[in-house]
Amino acid sequence: MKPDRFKTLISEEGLKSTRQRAEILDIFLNSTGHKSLAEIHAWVAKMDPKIGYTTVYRTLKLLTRLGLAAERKFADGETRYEPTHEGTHHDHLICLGCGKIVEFEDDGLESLQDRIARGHGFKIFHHRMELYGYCGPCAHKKTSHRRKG
Amino acid sequence: MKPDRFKTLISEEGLKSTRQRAEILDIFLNSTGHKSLAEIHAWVAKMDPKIGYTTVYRTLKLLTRLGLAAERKFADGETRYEPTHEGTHHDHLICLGCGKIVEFEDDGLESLQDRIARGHGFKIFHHRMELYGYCGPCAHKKTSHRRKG
DNA sequence: CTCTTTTTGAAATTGAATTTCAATTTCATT
DNA sequence: AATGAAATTGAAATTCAATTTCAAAAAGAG
Ligand SMILES: [Mn+2]
Ligand SMILES: [Mn+2]
Ligand SMILES: [Zn+2]
Ligand SMILES: [Zn+2]
Repeated sequence: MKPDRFKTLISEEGLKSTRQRAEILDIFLNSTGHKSLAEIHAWVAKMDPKIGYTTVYRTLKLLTRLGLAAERKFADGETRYEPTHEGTHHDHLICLGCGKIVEFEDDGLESLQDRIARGHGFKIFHHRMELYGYCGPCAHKKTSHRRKG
Repeated sequence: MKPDRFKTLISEEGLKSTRQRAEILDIFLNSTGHKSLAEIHAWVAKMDPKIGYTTVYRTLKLLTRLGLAAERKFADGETRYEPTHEGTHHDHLICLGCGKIVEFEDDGLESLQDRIARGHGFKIFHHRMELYGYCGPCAHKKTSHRRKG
């Protein structure tokens, strides 16, 4: 995201454009993955050690409100954030062995969810769907260990 | 569950059969819904005010390990427990208006999840799937309020 | 009953999430 | 550029569920 677009967005919200917000936004939007606040703060602090954890916390909340970040709570309980990509949506496959997270999109799944919800008279706004298991390599390791003993 | 069956189960685990465990089990298994520890403790304390929160906590963890309880973490963050029913599985529809939780089972959904996971080389052990939206009555209330202003 | 082990429950601890508040910064206005 | 109200920052404090600690009580094997 261009600095100007960010300033506009911030200003439209009646907020002020600060160095901290710009830095956090820049680092966060250019990152990938699902990071905890501690991880994001560590990254940000590398660039600018003066930026406090609290500011990172508040800025990520802000970005979530603006639709630029998505807050995720997987089974480990710690809140994680990932940058969003306009109008897209995905769910997650999570490896219980190595922690790898694979993203997937499945229109059939989405429409099936809608159908189920409608069947119960619900109108759905969002959902949470995570599949926990073992990725190829981890499943393989588990199997070979079992054979040996 | 019969008291004898419980004693057997407990004994097989090398654990001791206590009044507290029996009471908590009895109350919990005869309840329905998705209760927080505080709620379960409140119920248990009505029968026997001497039973401590910690014991309820530990007993619910135990029941979860034995497969008699399921631990759920919905969006509000607080851990909830529900009694399980042998070999069944269900997911949840949650109303953002009134908090109502509706359970559903959908074989098509389950097999679709497996198919998606296989497609990414994963072997799934469990999943989490919650649909958040508005139930019939709540959706209706929202609409009529909007019309009025 | 006796002894050893487990369990209990109150209190303490943990750790992430959130709030507080004084100092600092932004920015609209002069 | 200076002013000043309002927003922001960041360290510290607080919150609150989850978990651990530990001394006293209870279970149950022998
Ligand atoms: Mn993702
Ligand atoms: Mn349920
Ligand atoms: Zn793996
Ligand atoms: Zn409702």
